[in-house]
This record gives sequence, C-alpha cells and structure tokens, in this order.
Amino acid sequence: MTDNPSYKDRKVITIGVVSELTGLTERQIRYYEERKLIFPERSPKGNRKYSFMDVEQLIDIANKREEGVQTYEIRQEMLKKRRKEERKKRRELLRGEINARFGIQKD
Amino acid sequence: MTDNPSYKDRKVITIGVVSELTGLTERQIRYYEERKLIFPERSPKGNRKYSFMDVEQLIDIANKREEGVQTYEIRQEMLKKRRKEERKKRRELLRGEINARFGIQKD
DNA sequence: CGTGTAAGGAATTCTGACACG
DNA sequence: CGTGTAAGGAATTCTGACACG
Repeated sequence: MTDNPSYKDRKVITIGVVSELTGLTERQIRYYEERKLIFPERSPKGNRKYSFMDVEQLIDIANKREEGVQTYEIRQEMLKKRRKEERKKRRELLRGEINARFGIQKD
Repeated sequence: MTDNPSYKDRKVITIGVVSELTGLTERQIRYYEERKLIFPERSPKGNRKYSFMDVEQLIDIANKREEGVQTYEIRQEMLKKRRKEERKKRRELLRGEINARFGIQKD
C-alpha cells in the first residue's frame, strides 16, 4: 500500500551525507532542528541520523527559505498539514470500520 | 514497477551504521568488500557508503557464513544468480520488442 | 581463510559561543 | 532571525600489518 520495507523512514544517514544530498550546511541543518522543523534520531554516542524523508523535508525547507519564508512560518505550515492528514486518516479509519460492520458498498 | 525513487539503491549509509544494522563488525564488512561480495561507493574523502540493498546483501552473506559457506562460494553463487537475471532481462527485452512490432498477443 | 586487534593519522560530529545584521 | 566561524574534545573511519588457526 505505502512503501515496501520503509527504507524511506529508516534514520540511518549522517549529517555530512545529508549536507551533500541537500546542499545545506551542517549549521543550517542543525538550526532547522533547533527550530523544530526536522527530527533526527541519535546514535548511541549522540550522532544525528536522518531518513530519506528527512532529506526531502529539508529540501522543501531549503526551497521555502529561498523564497524568504521564515522558519516559524514553515513550522506553522507543517503543523497545519500534519493536522489535516490526521483528520484524513481518522475519516479513513472510520469508513473502514463501517465497511467492516455493514459490508462493502460502492457509493 | 520496481521501487519509487530508488532509496534502496542510494549509497548513503556509513560503515558504522551498517555494522549496527547487520550485526557484523566493520572488519568483516571491509573484508567482504575485499572478497568482492559487496561494493560500497566512496565519499570524496574516502569513506565507504552503502545502500539498503547492500545491507540486505550483507545480511544474506552473514547467514551463509554462519552455515559455514566460504566467501569464495558465496561469490560464485552471486555471479551465477547475476548471470541468470541478465538472461531473464534479455528475454523480457526481446519479448517487448516483438510485441512492439507485431502487436500484443496472449499466448 | 576469516576475523581480531593495536597503531597512527585524517576526517567527522558535537556543543556552546561570539559575530553580523 | 539565520548563518558563519573558530575552539576543543570525542567518536569515526581508513590503511597496512601482525596474530591465530
């Protein structure tokens, strides 16, 4: 349905590689974390680990920043989008339950 | 058909992370490269980079090694499988060409 | 053959801070 | 606010080699 084994979400990429992949400096990447735009995991000894999703997210952020959008705005948009998706998911879950009880039907 | 953006094949994972992911020591991982079982890329400054495919490959290798299979044998199996897949791909390409010229037909 | 280890050096990453604007 | 930079330390990675079996 979504992806296979979720390679896209495994947090395995170090900040140096993310920097190459995104064209952002490590400084920028760390700062966007400070501003809660990105949430890497940490290795046992404290090194940041990113997923491909994070890389894509950072590229989006970089584009918005180029347009002059401030990190605060970007965060607001992110939160809005997240809430929207949660509502969508909830509706889908509900629909699934209804179908399970009353049978599948086209509408 | 295959995967989306080929996250699975992007070589972005450092050897330390691969070690965690596979349970192999870095020594083992480097040795399997020496034996031509695995082919990481290198960062500009020479650090090895692996893909998720490589990680899976390494897990397969680890399993075979536990069964006592030698790296040489593993390499032979790999080469055999690779040739097999190339033949398959060639057949499919050919079939595609034939269909393109003489029309699609069920058999 | 396959793996461990100590060795030395180079590159990576981390944090907290000062700077500029 | 967003980013650069120098600072110092800790962790990572690399290679070539010796060891054992």
